[in-house]
Amino acid sequence: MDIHHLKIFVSVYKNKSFTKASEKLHISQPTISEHIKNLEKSLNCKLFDRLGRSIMPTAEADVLYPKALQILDDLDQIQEDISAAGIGVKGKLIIGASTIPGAYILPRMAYTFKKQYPDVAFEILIEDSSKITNMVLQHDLFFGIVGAKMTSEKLDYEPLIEDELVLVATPKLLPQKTITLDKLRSIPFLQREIGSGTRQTFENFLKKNTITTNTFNIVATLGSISAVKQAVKGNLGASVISRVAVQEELDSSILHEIPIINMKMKRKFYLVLQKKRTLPTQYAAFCEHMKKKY
Amino acid sequence: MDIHHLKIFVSVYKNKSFTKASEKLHISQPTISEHIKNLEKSLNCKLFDRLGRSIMPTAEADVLYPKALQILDDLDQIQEDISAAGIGVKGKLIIGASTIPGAYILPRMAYTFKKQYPDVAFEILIEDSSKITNMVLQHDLFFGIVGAKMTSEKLDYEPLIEDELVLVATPKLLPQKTITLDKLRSIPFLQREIGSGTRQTFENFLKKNTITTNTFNIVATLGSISAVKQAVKGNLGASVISRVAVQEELDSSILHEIPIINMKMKRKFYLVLQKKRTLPTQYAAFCEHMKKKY
DNA sequence: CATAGCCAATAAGGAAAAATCATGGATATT
DNA sequence: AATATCCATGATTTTTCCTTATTGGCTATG
Repeated sequence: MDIHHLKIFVSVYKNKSFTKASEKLHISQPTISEHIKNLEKSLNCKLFDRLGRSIMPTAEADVLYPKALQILDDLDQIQEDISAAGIGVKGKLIIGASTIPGAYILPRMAYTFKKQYPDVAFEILIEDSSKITNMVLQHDLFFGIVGAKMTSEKLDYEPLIEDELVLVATPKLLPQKTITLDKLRSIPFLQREIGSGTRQTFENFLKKNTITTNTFNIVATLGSISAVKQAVKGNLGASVISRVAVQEELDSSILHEIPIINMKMKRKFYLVLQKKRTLPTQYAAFCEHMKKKY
Repeated sequence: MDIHHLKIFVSVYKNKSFTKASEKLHISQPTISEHIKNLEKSLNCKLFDRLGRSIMPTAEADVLYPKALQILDDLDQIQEDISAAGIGVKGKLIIGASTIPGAYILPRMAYTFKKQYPDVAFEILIEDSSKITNMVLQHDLFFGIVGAKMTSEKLDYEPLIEDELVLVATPKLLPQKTITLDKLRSIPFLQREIGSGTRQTFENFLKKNTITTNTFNIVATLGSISAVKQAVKGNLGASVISRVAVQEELDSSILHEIPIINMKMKRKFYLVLQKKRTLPTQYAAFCEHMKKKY
């Protein structure tokens, strides 16, 4: 049994005539005969009594008719639903991000995006860059926002945000306007745990100057950005933190930024997604939103 | 869009592979490719991201999948419903009949039939034979039970019941065991109105003996069988009535039958139906029931 | 990093199905 | 009766569907 058969049956039933049905459907009358015959065979019943000049639907046809109509309607509905599926920007957005973007960048972007498209719901998953990237590779995420690039032919990386690691401290602890890398080593210093992206980035910058944190005056190793911030505010020491993470404190002068002479620790956050993967509408829209904003 | 396309889509979606789907469906892989391509074109969207070695359904495919399953289920359901439609003997039976069969024969048959098939409901329509026959011709009825044949190529007549017009009276009015047609004319006689089947049949029999009711001793003309019966019981006169209509009175000896010498007024009632019309199950079953009983 | 293996896309040819045209039988209409 | 209408049938053409063979992209393995 086929859609075509049902369409023809419905038309014959409506028009009570093979010929009229054939005209409405723009096919020849023998075709109608053939199809009805096949439909009758496949359903193993007679659908119309051929009375010579006229036809009469049988009891089976009366049963079939409403059901056939229903199926045809459902099919049309599918076409519409599929077309409509792409139109509205709505639904859930599950986004992976590493610590900094997940805590300080994505929430702002999500907020402005949701103002424009209220029918979206965000779910932000914070993991380290490599986990996020693997989830994208395994199709567990449509995209992620990460600070480290992995080399993979499957992935597309698009630079999203410029970030910078900055040395911060209370004005009390470090009243000076600038500092040299050398002098910094004598200052009480707070660092993140091993494996933290921020720490890794910082150590990479130090390596370029053939220095390690081993020569620093480490007063504490802390497990989160906010722990470090609290400690810095509490005057325990200075630290190197993403500017976006301390923007508020810098603006309100609770902390201040002390440029390290001859050292710029810029880094980028990237949007990572699979090259060949088609993004659902809301994801594509959010991508555009992010690229436009930054 | 076609059922076949949906079946293929569902299989690809389930197996997450064109090749596996092709094996399950016993068709070649390029055919799958082709059909999915066509489905994508007709729905104007991408359904699967081809990622090289694997494929991923897109958001549109996720929308389509449950709907496609639903439609396929519905189609199977149709097949079953149609097959099942013919099985049970149930539903409404609208049957046309002329006066005598409608009042004295059909009710008994309907009663015994309903004992066998409790899920049927009868609707008995009493009209004169020509009206019933026309309704059958116009497909307003599947069949009727009539006393008069019309010549039409479209119709099938099947003899159902032998009936006989009999002269009845109270023993008080007509104590004799037999009577001649000649003597009958002096007896007070009750007749039906013009147009009644019984009267017409009786007059046809008289015509064969070149007699009309004009020469009878008519004491009243009455509009229904029961009116005539009441009048005969009230001793107003004798009358000629279908035996089935007075069987009770004959059995209980309230009235008795006086054979008219050299006159047998047998007549038949016929089942009338359209030659080419397919009967719904309950009608076909009732037909068989009637033929078996008589 | 190169090769073998897997998967889908493409091309070309053949088989099956569907549509058409022409025709014939049946049935109303006049 | 003659005509027009309607469905069925048969022969023919067109379209669709399916297969084999091949290509090209990706991946896992040595």
